[in-house]
Amino acid sequence: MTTNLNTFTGEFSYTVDTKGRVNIPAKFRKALSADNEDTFVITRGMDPCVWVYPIVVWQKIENDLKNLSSLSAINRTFVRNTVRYATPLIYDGQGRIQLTTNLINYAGLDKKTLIIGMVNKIEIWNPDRLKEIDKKNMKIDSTAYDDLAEKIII
Amino acid sequence: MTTNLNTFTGEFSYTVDTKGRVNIPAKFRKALSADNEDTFVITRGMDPCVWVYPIVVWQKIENDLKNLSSLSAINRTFVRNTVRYATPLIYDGQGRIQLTTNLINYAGLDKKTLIIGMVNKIEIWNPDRLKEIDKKNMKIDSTAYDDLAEKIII
DNA sequence: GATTATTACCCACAACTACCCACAATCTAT
DNA sequence: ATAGATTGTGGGTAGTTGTGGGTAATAATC
Repeated sequence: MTTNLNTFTGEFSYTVDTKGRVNIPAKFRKALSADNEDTFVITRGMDPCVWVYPIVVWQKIENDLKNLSSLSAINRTFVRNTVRYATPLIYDGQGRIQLTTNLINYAGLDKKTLIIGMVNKIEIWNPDRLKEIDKKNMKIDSTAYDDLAEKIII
Repeated sequence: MTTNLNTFTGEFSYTVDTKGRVNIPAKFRKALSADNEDTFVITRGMDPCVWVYPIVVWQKIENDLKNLSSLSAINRTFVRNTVRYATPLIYDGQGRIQLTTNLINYAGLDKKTLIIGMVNKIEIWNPDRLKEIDKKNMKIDSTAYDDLAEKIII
């Protein structure tokens, strides 16, 4: 085994077809551990993109949510917002997942998409949006970025 | 054993063929420790060249990235930009790796390339670009260069 | 209940990739 | 110096992958 299971890297250009389907890159499908049974969970990203988790990774998040007390209003809000856009999906025979219209609108997807491995999850972007966000964040916080680079890049 | 494992030094001229493949110098392949299972990770360098890591070295970077919280926007940007151009590759029966078009364009590779050992990673350069960059950097920072030399060269 | 819209599964095909073999140039060892 | 192995470079082919569309089953709407 060469690549780590449930670890995703690299960037791929794909298209959302008229039915709202996108291909999951073959490399990412191969990186899925068997216990996922070909299933991902798609949900809103913290940036305006779609986040795609292997279901076993998502289940860990769900578990943590279960342990939050429902007595606190902010806990309830957090659980609600985390879960409400999440949908588990099995990819079809051609390796595609069917996106929900809700998430397509949220991420502003339209034909051309960028699919990016984010180590333990996957992001689906409208390429134009990504460019904007990227520029904006770098402008705000470029020294923090450099600090991270210094710490992590070998 | 003469060479240190996962330690690369020296410079070699190779060609990128029409399919985008380059040879990894035999010396570098022999320097790969067995736990890499003949696998490198290629990604964008901080200079306009391709960086090639032994996969076990790269996995250390991935691990650090996993531990960054996704709550901070700059963390997400950093993870994305670090990982999006990274691809793990096993070299083929002739000792070559298949470069991605993205990285070929980024490094401006075209036929003749210079492959340079950088101790814990490998760089693949367009020879002309390297010459430019080198000249530019030396002009800017030649005293800093001398300071380093004084500290490190025995 | 009839009609329409949506989803799930199937097939088709062009483009690309991985794997194989070939060969010339270089190195190694006797 | 010569034979044999290794190394760098090129190309062919079979299989995979991304993309589109068709049809039947299911759900939604009136």
